[in-house]
Amino acid sequence: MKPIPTRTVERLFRYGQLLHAKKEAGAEAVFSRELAQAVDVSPEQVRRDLMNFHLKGTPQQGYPVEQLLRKLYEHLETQAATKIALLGVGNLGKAILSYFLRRRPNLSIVAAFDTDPEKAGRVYAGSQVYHISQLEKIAARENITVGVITVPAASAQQSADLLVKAGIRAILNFAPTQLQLPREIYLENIDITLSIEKAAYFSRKSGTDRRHGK
Amino acid sequence: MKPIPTRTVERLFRYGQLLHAKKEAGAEAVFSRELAQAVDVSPEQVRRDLMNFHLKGTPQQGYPVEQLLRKLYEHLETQAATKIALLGVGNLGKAILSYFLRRRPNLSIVAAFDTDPEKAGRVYAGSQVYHISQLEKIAARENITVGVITVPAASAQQSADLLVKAGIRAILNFAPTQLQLPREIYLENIDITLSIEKAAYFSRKSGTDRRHGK
DNA sequence: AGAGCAACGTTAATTGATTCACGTTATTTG
DNA sequence: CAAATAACGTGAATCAATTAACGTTGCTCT
Repeated sequence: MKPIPTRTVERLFRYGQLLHAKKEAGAEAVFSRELAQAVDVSPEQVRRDLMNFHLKGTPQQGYPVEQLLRKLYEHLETQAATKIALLGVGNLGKAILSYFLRRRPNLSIVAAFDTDPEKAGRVYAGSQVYHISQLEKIAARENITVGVITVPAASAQQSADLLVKAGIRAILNFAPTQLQLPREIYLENIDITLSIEKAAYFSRKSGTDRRHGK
Repeated sequence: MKPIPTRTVERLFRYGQLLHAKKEAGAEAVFSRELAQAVDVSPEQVRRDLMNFHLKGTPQQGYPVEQLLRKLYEHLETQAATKIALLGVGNLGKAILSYFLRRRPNLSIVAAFDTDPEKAGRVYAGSQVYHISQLEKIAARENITVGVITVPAASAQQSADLLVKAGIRAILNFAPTQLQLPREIYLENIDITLSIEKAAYFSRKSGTDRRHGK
């Protein structure tokens, strides 16, 4: 299988959203133009993306929703259940726990961790909260592969190190710090403050129609 | 003044973070290599970025921290206070209100809005909560230029329309929807679920060392 | 059945961002 | 004070991603 560029993967997931909606609505076919609009790219871009894993559409009808969706999920391996750990049960951590609860059937935050012994033992938004010292044990037991960091910037690197030691393969980091990680770990950063700063910056600039965001 | 690419602007903000820390620590000069490491790019990239607004460094010393920081802030207009409105006082909205409280001196969320009349009139994390019907009036009065959307996907477009009507210039959207907006409004998307999905996807792929995230 | 068309698949061209490579410059050292 | 050096500034090359262009295909309509 050929490696698909990161940007493309992102769009594929987004196509999936629309496809799902279309399927629910009973539509049998979808045009590149529709997918394009939903993700704010050109139709050519969509067709090119779908080319990546050879799925033929036809003129007049476009692509068969059912089939496309199946192939998409197959490639994105959305079937495989992924277990996630969240580190840092503060305001943001809690929000993500409740926000994310049952949002995707195959992704679940199975455990949350904090340094505060007060928080350990409790259950928040369906997730058991453990003391951070339990991370390695529980990650191994539950086969957790993804970690979410919502701790303060000062302890983010330390949290990341713990996650790596616990054998996770990917990290989603909300702390405003550049984490140093082994090359084989996938890192995705979400820096909310940075995003607000960018928005503020461009709000002052004249009509630049740039569209961004993970 | 020449327009600076979005990607570059993002890095400039991040250089700012390190520079601020360096200044606090009393350092007078900084090398491109240091900035590069802090943001995980090459030193050449850093020098090229700084080229954009002609600030000369010297070999041996690198760039003068104080001066660079001043010029950076000047360009990024970090001085200008920006007022922000947040729509949707749910879990995520509340988390952002408290998370963001006094994080940046010149950016402040001056008002929060919700459709729930129960929430109106209360104060959350230093922000007054109003009913959504007050948006246009208050946005005008307070000169709010940036909107943050933390409402459910179903009402995100509606919220965006209201923000546009209220005269804001930039939107930070947390809802998993592609908003349709006039070209002159800057849009930045943060889709947490999508990011987790990406992390899950790449956690299954072999050692791709990609670094991403706004 | 043939003409028209609307959307697909793909190659080619373009654009933009990043990296390379190298000449330049200001110290530091023998 | 000349030589070495370490980092800067920048043109050129590379690389990746997007857009343009166009031949192909399979309906639809007369």
